Amino acid sequence: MSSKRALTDRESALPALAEAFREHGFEGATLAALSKATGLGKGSLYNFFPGGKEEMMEAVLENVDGWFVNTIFLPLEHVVDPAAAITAMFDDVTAYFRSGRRVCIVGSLGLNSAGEAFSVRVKEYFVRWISALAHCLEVGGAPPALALDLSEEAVSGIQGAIVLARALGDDTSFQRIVRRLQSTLLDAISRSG
Amino acid sequence: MSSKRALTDRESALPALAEAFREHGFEGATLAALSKATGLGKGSLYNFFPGGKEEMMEAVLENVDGWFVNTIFLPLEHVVDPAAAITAMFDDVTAYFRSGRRVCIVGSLGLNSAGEAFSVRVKEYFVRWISALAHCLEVGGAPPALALDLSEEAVSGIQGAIVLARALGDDTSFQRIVRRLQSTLLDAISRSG
DNA sequence: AAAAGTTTGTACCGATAGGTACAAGATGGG
DNA sequence: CCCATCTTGTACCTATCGGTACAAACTTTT
Repeated sequence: MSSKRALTDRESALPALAEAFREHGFEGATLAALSKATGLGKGSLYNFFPGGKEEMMEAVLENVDGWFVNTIFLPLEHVVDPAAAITAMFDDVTAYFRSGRRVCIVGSLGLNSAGEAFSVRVKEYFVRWISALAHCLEVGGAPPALALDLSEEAVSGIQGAIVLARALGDDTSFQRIVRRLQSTLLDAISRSG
Repeated sequence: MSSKRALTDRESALPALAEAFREHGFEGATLAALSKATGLGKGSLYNFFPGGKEEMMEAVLENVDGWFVNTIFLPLEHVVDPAAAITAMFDDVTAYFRSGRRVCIVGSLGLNSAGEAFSVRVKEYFVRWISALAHCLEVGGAPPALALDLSEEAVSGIQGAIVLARALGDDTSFQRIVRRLQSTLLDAISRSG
């Protein structure tokens, strides 16, 4: 009953939608831009996303969140080797954000009033990231209070590095900042573990 | 010939314009919103800013830049007491960004394509902030390479703290992060000076 | 290959976007 | 007090916005 397969389906349009939202922001991403980015006509977009732009963004956020849960959060939450997990996290994040050339769609949504409709999801994304990382540091032997502080600093620092790298048009600043954040975290666990 | 004084002039409309641009972003700030924020009709706005939204944003950026130059950059560049200057910088910045509730209009412009028209100004803002802070750290005795790295980290960290505080709807995270950045910088100069 | 269902382009909708025109009102110099 | 200048609200313009309607084209099932 449900196994209809089309040339394109909803899921496979999400990466292109995400890229368009990242590049133009929620308000700035016009239906024309979304149509061009996905290669789908308006009719198709509204067929897959009857709720319009808002449903598209919701789906994109769910998709992005899924990626982070699987690639970043779960490994931190079920960590066995904290140092390796932290290194992997920074590697994955650096690749994902293309060394800061690629905007964090979740972070940028929180900045202006257009993103208020998604504020719960935005908040939960950061809360989970920070607490997953803090858990990992605790497993590595860091005291809970320090672990939480350092996690907050690292997640926040990554967002800042994206802002700065975009502003300067320079990947290397992202890489320097992220490398230092990584060292700080590794220091905290090697000092206690 | 020039000393005509009106009920309102261009300059005094800038804070309200800035606030509207911060809240809605460049694309999201409609003329209706800008008109409401300033209390000026469309006619007045286009009288003061014939170039439309773009000229308004340009004027806002110049205004913001002026504030940062006077309050933040110049004191760092002509520093005599590095520790005091750094403390003052963090105090002023925390007040200016309202502990992260207020978005950095320069940083947010760099994030989406709407801000490309202002990319030179955005870049120069961050370059000057970082180099002014690095100079201050060097005066405090920090080695040049370290001074530059730490400055980059601090400026980037402030931007990240804004993103995180907005996303979490929580000022305290901003304050914790900024306090730690401040300690890091003060450590670097007390260790060498 | 006909039927049933999906996907898609096109045309269209009202609303609103940014911007212009301009006459009426306010202001200050002489 | 009057005139030149500046300021302002209103009306209006075109383009485009997000969204809808729907018939044509395409898949898939049978």
